[in-house]
Amino acid sequence: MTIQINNVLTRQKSPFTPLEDNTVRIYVCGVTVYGRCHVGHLRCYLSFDAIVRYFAYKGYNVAYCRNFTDIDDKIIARAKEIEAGPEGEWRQAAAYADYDDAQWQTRLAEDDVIRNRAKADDRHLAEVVSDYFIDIFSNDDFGPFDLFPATSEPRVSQNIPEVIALIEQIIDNGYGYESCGDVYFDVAAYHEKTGQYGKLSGRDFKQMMDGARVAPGDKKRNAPDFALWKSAATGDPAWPSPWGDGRPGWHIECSAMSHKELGTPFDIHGGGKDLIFPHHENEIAQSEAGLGHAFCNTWIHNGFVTVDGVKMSKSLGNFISIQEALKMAPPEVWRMVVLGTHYASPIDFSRTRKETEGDETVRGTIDIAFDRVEYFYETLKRADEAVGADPISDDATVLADERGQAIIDTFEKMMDDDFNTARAMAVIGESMKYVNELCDMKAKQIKKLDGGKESWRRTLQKAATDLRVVLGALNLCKAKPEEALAAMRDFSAKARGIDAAKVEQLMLDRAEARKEKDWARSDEIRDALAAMGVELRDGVGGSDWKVARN
RNA sequence: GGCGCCGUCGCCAAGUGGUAAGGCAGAGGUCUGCAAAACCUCCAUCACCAGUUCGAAUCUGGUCGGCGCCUCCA
Repeated sequence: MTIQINNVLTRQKSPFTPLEDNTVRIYVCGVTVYGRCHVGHLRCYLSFDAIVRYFAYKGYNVAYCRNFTDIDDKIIARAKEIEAGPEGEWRQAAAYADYDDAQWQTRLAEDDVIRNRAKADDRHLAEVVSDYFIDIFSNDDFGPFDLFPATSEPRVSQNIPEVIALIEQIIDNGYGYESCGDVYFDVAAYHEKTGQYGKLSGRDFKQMMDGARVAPGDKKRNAPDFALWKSAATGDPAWPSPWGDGRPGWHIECSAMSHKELGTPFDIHGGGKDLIFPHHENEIAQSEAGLGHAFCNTWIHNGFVTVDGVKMSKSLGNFISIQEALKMAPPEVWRMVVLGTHYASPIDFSRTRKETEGDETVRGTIDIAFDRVEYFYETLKRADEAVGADPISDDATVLADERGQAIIDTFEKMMDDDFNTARAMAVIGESMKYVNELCDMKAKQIKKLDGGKESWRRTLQKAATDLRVVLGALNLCKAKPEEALAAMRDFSAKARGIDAAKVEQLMLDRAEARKEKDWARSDEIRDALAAMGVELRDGVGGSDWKVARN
């Protein structure tokens, strides 16, 4: 089956065919590195990670380019704040109004590090700012998530000649003009010639022209025009160009770097929904104006992470940083959170809470996903144990049940339909249920099965193997179940301050009591453990414990 | 104001013309010393109104409500 993708550009779901052989060339707009990443960025990277991994799973070669925008007004602004120091007036800005002491402490410590590095290496502060946050991005923030490796991670600062060359082409083709050291894209000229401006975002060019006026003193001809090159103010990072010292405008870097890294036209361009306008609209316009041919075939955009229904963003200050996120749940759980929703839909972030009316507890997205990952691992563990190490007789067949036989086919069917990871997770869950059903069977029931115990084992073996294939395709549940479960228990125990040694001791006491059928004592210990937040599971091979989630 | 998206069971969330996936919570059951876990069963006609159609959650128009973009933004 071919993959169907909902293309934002055509507003249609259509079959995907690569432009070149068996290679998928995909570009995802990366971050502007002026600060730490939040869960919204995480969602973006994990959503596209699933998409890219699925292409690889289907046998495509993947050329995956993820850029860093490391030249930008915000980076310069941050550099200026650092330069002004902790007593600077910038601290009064509205953006910092909600900062608490801890946030200030982190922020100022970070500023110190950057300031000292710049001094030691004699580099421009802005340059050190972006370096610093690229490092944070790659190691602290996304290191733990084991993302599919990008084929290239270009940075604007290392592609200035390409940027300048593209701007020159745009000017040569009559779609750009210089104005007092700046260069602007002439949207009107472009639209008159091609009628293409607004095709991605569905905006009407005429209305855009009517709707906005050029402010007096503005260097642009028309309001929709945007900067390709910005002349440098004193002290700003700057590069020489035919129009004087300056830096690339926003948008142009993605055009230049995608063209260089992937070639144009390429297959897929992605990013957050908020980039559709103006970023991606402008990217298409300037690319096609400069290159003289199509830029990219398929455009896909991920939905936002919202908090209480409102978009999570740096400017609103309602974001959860990735560092905070990692304290709430391990990386794999976050992956589960993201995969539980279709990439284009919003994910409303919520934590377990008590309903205001009544005392009912509503479980949050994170906790539910945590349990789900545990359930998957527990099921795989049961299946492994049931199959055992002994060889299975050759004539054993897989039992006739779709849930066991069609795991891979069903998974692919779901994923082929616009990467519907939510449905994929649902069918995986159904198969997990089936595995548990088989594992729950008594010897007598197993004997009655068509093919008896050997078929039962064969079926479980196949199901476990296939489940690992499809989960692995999305980079889930790759660890050994026992290890993953132990790590998750440790994580929860630590978060709740549970003393594992003490729990183990109480478990031993209880085992003793149970042996003597002292149920009162046994239950007493269970209650004590419950009060600590520990849940017991008595099994045939002894008791186990886990941290209660609520 | 312009453009766009959304409104599906108490909560989360799939589903773009063929008669409502899945998860959480809840109820009942199997199992268990009792529990827990696991499994089984039950639990919605899709904001509202009017159309198109043999047939609509899915298409059209309108109403109400929410959100996003239009300035930086994953």
